[in-house]
Amino acid sequence: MMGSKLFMENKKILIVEDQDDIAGLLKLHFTDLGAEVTHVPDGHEGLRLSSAMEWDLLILDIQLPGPSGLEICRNVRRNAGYVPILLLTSRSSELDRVLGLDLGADDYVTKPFSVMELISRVKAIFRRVSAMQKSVPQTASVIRIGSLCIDEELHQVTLANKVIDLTAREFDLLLHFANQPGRVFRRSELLDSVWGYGHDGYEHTVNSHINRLRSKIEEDPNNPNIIVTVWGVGYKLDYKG
Amino acid sequence: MMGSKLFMENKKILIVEDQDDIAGLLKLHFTDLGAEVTHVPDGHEGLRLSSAMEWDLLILDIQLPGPSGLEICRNVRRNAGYVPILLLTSRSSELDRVLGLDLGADDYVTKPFSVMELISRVKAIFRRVSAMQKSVPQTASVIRIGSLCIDEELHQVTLANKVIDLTAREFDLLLHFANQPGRVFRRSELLDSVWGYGHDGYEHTVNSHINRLRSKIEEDPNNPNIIVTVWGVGYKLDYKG
DNA sequence: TTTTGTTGTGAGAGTTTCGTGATATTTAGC
DNA sequence: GCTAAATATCACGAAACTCTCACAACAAAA
Repeated sequence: MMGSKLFMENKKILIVEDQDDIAGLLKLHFTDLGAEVTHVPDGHEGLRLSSAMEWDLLILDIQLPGPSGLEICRNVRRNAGYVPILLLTSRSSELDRVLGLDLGADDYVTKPFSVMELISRVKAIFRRVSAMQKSVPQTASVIRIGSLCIDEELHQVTLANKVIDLTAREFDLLLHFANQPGRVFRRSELLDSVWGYGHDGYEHTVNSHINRLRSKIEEDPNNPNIIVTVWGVGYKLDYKG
Repeated sequence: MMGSKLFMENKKILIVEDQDDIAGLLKLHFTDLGAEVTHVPDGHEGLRLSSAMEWDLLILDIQLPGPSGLEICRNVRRNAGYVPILLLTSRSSELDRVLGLDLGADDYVTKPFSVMELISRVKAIFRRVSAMQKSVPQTASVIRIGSLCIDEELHQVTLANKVIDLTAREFDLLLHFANQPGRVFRRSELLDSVWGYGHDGYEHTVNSHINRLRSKIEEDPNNPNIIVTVWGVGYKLDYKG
């Protein structure tokens, strides 16, 4: 349990939500946790404010009068630096659309939600952000390499906007490559990093997984374009786009 | 331009190793790269010296007379600040490996190793350390000599911005030259350093590889401009730019 | 329980690289 | 020039490495 509410202290949060009851509820709770909350009820104001100031978190309803939450999200991602974004959706059918569009929101919550749940999601986002800022390697929640798109939280990979179904290992493996694109990893390194350094197993196990991974993500698995073999060394993710 | 042996300049290295031939080999090479090397052949001395002075790197054999390399490692990690530690072992025992990494060693090399490989590992450790200390900026693992560009992490060589496709041996060979540009290596040295000190084979094997390497990187392989023959001695990398 | 899916390993085919011998060419010293 | 030694070149079989596929062990879901 995170005993303190320090994680929310002085965070600047923008809520764009047209239903006043929901907005009020959120404002109440986040203010209570020490945040500075601003609320606007429509897309025009949301769009303007989201880029007019620096925010620690945006909470955007998708259905809004004026520009939708999705448009605000897209705009922010295109023009601003990284800002955590949490989307609110009414139906789960909407959620599907959001996932398909892959706008790079940090999380999604479907109404109706419990405030507890929403707060824990926000907490998770802040945790990730601060971890991200402290650690060295590039770690956005969504990694894009060419038409390949890896969402770490959603544990989902899309290629040319089509969702690719990967197993846990395959996902971890791909993610590991994507975290340092271009860098060559020898099989032993992969066993250490992806399987865990205490793991004992054969190096050629890696081959099999690479093989399976390729059959799912490569256009022509016989001429890999994404995960490339470096003879006598290992594999790397090729990132020419 | 980064005279690439700078990374080792004035580093204080302690080698604790009971096999004199190996210790000698390491001392020779690291001294050559500009480091100050101290060698002790047993665990007692190693334990004493490791905490008596400040070191930039400890190279510890696991099997030693007296306290083992693992014990020294444990002791250093418990009592001293952070010091990079690299372990050597004869067996490829998984147990030692895991133990070593658990104790906080930075890397691990199994005998017999090629000096090339070991130096690469050390370089990687130093790179990690300096990246850690400077927080964000990732130091590149790139050696540039004229229009030749060798990226160790990507395992990629470019010449005049064109990617050159080298085999693993060719890459190691070129890298070895590039680590000490201008210095002449006799064939026996190259066999020791690139192929591994335990390797037995014909010296003229080196010729073949040089030949193949030249055909890939030289503009006119008949008049080599990069890897130059030193008659009666060996080869060197010429770096006039 | 059965069913389904994932994962590690085995074995053989396929591919690339390596080391070597044979031979040609160059160099240094005469 | 001539010779002997050193180096360059090249082709080939062996060795090393990678790919592919199938299967059994195992775990998760129905």
